[in-house]
Amino acid sequence: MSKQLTKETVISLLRSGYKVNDELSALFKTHGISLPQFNVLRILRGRKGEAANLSTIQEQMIHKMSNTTRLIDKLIEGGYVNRFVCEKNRRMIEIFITKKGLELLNSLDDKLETKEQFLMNNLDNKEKEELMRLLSKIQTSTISENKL
Amino acid sequence: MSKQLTKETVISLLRSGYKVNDELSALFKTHGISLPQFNVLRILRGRKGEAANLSTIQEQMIHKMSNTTRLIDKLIEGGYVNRFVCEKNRRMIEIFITKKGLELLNSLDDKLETKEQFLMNNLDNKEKEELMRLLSKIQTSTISENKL
DNA sequence: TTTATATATTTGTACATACAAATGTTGTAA
DNA sequence: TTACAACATTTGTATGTACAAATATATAAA
Repeated sequence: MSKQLTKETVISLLRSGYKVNDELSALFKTHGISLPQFNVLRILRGRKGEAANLSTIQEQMIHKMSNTTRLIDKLIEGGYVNRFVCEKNRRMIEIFITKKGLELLNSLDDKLETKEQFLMNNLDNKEKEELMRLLSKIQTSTISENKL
Repeated sequence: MSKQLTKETVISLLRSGYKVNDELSALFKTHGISLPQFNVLRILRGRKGEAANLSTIQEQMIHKMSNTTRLIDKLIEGGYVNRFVCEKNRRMIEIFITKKGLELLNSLDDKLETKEQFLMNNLDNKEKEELMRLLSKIQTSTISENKL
């Protein structure tokens, strides 16, 4: 039986996830944004000037959340993004990253990289690849709610 | 250079952590408690009748949080734990799990195990051990705040 | 065209969490 | 003994997040 091993692995996954989350959050916080906000900004930067709407952003987020509207509100308050009604389909909105938003990301890139390097400091490249392979097996585990 | 590999591994860790967190949270929610609350209950069960105080509990939590008092308040509301002032040192409190709390844990044990099995479904035992070994390398990565 | 249904986002509300200041208690030095 | 620092927990407050209901627009059917 490997019940205990399974339990321990699950807890390890939680611990590692929290650690990474907390470390990155602490970094972003020093710049006045949260990890999910950073995630959205980076999604927008990746679109290279093309508009993104809410649902598109939600799909691409690392951790999908149930109130992206308010997250975007905060980014607008900070002047990091703009929001317009989409004229082709007025139900949707078009979201763009601003110059200020891009500058924030630029100023974070190096610091983020440093954090990432420290977090992964004890793993060589082969181990990182192996870790990713194993984690991908977690991601693809399908759990139907009605199994409980 | 392995910057990209490092970045991708960090994101994988986040995704897996969130997935495990969300799956377990969904289970506990069906029983009216949160993951951190469950964590505290299990810590208390592990003490087998011995009292635990706040700071001890905090140290043992998978994800330390900055307001354990209110978390305990909720558990008291639900009747899952009791709280007394410690007579030896009246600054401290003594927290015990109740019969109802133990019953809740018992009713969750099987369901939790099922969730865990599903989450780890795609990994054999050797892979679980390897995953734990790699994750332990993340846990031990030390990041000094002033490095940023 | 009117009505109904589907889609995209926003808003109301309740709850969770972070953080710092406040409270109450103990230990210690004068 | 008094005053002060250290300690453990609680409380105030601001912010974050979840969830469902509401709003607004578009699409499709009658």
